[in-house]
Amino acid sequence: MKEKAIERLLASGIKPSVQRVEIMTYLMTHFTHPTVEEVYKALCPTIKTLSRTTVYNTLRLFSEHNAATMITIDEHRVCYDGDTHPHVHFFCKECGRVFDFMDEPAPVLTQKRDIQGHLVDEMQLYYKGICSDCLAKTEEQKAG
Amino acid sequence: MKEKAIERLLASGIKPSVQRVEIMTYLMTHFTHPTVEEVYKALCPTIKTLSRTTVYNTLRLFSEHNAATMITIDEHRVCYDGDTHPHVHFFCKECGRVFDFMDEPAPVLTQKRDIQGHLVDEMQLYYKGICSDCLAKTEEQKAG
DNA sequence: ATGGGTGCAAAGGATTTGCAACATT
DNA sequence: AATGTTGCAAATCCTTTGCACCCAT
Repeated sequence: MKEKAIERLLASGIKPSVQRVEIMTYLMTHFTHPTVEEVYKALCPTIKTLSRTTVYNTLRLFSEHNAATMITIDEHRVCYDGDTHPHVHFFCKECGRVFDFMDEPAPVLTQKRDIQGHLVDEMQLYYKGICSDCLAKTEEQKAG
Repeated sequence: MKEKAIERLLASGIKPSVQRVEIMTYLMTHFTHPTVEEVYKALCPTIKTLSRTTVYNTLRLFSEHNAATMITIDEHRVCYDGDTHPHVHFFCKECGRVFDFMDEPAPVLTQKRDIQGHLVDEMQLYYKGICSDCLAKTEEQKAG
């Protein structure tokens, strides 16, 4: 897996340091849309000297180089997605989790577009609502 | 204008206090996607006792009642849109401004949808890139 | 008088900054 | 040696919370 992570970094024009490879590997094996904090906590055991600053810098670097997608769907926290294929993100307003909707039609941008003189290089479609788990909990409360 | 703001609040099931009417009026006359801070600063002269807390509470209340749209396109700050008709938002990564793209196809949700057991009640399409002004500035720098 | 609305001050969190230490070429 | 990378601590900024006051019903 690390080889693939290194490949992807190089393909995106990013120098593969130890920290960057670990963080990219994490993103490529966890499709949970982790926050900075989650990545940090998960990799601390692996890289004992890891700092939050590095995770912040690295994830930002990835998104700037389109090696990962920065998701701002949650008003409280930014999270990241290692799957750069276009797909819809669903945000649960109750529990704050982010889900992928792979079957929903997602906007695709094959190349940068000029719209009214503005240069568009990224498109994101967000759905929001209540996830099935939280719906079930609400039902339980009514029943109980 | 205030009459229309009051109408809209009542239609959304919100009690029209002095502060709420002023904030809604501001949203209905300024299509700049203001942040909490911008609304606060703009209305301080009008309502001398206005507090940031009230602006936070009020804008949140509006978005919960679909009287305004909360936009999380900018990683740094939440902003609000008084125009609740579906339209695409464009975010300039350089200057942070948010523009409306009225002619782009936007997702429309006429009623809540069930997707894989999740309840979807809101859809937002975000475009990101560099706005025309910032593009021009970059050109200037190259030329100069 | 009662309930909701407002506003202050303080707390809480997420993110950034400055700078020194470090690794790698 | 030179350049870019990392990490700590502090600073900053946005947002929420708790509580008291106030207004309107």
